[in-house]
Amino acid sequence: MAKRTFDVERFFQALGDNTRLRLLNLMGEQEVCVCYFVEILGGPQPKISRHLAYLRSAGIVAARREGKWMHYRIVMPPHIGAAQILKQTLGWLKDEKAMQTDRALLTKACCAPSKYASLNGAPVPARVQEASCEAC
Amino acid sequence: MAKRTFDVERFFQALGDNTRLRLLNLMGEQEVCVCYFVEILGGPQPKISRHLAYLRSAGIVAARREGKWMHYRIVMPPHIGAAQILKQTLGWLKDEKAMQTDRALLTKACCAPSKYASLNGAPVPARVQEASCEAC
DNA sequence: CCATCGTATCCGTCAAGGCGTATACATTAG
DNA sequence: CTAATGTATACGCCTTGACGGATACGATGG
Repeated sequence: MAKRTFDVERFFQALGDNTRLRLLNLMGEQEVCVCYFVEILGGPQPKISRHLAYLRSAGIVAARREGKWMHYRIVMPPHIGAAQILKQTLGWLKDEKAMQTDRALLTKACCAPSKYASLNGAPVPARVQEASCEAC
Repeated sequence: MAKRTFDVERFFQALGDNTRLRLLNLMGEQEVCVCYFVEILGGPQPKISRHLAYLRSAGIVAARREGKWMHYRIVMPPHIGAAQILKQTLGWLKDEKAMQTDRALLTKACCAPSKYASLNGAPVPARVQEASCEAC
C-alpha cells in the first residue's frame, strides 16, 4: 500500500510549507481532530484536508476515524535519519512564537470547545483529555 | 542583499531534491569546485549550476571565485534550528550508500585530477589538499 | 428512508521549479 | 586584440503543487 522505500525528497518537501509545519506543530505528540485545525488555522477546510493528505502521503502523519471525526497524529518515519530530523524540527517549532500562539489556541479550544460555535461536541485531543486541561 | 528573515520553507524545499542533497553531501566540510560536481554527478553543467544557485538563494551554501573556477562550500544558516537540521542531515547522508559512493569518487578525482580529461588543472578541494590524499 | 454534519476529493487556474539546449558572462591564454 | 575555458543565466517545455470553490463521500440522527 505505502511505498516500500522511504522517499527522502518527499519528506523534506512535506516540511517545506508553512501550513504543514503549523499542522505538525499542533499535533506535537497528541492526536488532533481536523475540526480544530480548521478552527485555528482559519482557512477553508479543503485546504487543511489537502495538506493533511500530503503529510499522510509523505508518511509523516496517520489518520484514525472516530465516527464522523478524523484524528491525525504524527508517526515517526521508518527511516532513522528522517525520524531524527522530524523530532528536531518539532522541537524547534516549539520555540517559534507563532507556533506557540497556535498551540495556545489549541489548548484553549480543547478546554472550552462549546465556546466555538463550529466545535460543539467535537472530540478533545487525546493528550489534553488526560491532563493539563484544568489549567485553563 | 540577502533576506533578513530566514525563510524556513525555502530551507526545507532546498533539501527536498536529490541532486541538491548529493551536492551538499559532496561539500561536507570542504570547499569543492563546480567542475568536480559536474564530473561526479554526470549531468549537464547548467543543471548543476542551477541547483547550486538554488542552494545559494536558500542561504545554505556560499561561493568563492578563484580565477575561472568557482568553489562552493556549506554555510550554516543564521537560524539555530535550521543549522541543527542541516548538520543532522549531512550526518545522515554519510550513512547512505549512494552518498558514500559519491564521496569516494570525489576523493579519487581530487587525488588524480589528471585522469579526468575535463579536469586538467582543476583546483583541489581545500580539505583534501591538506591531508588524506596520499591514501589513494 | 432523508437530512445533516465532518471530511475528502475534484475542478480549473496559476506560480514555482525541474529539465535540456542555447547563449551570455568572466577569466585566462596566446 | 581574439580564442578558449569554466560557469551562470535565458529560454521553452512540462510537471508538481497551492489555492478557492463546488461537489462527493461517510457517518450519524431524525
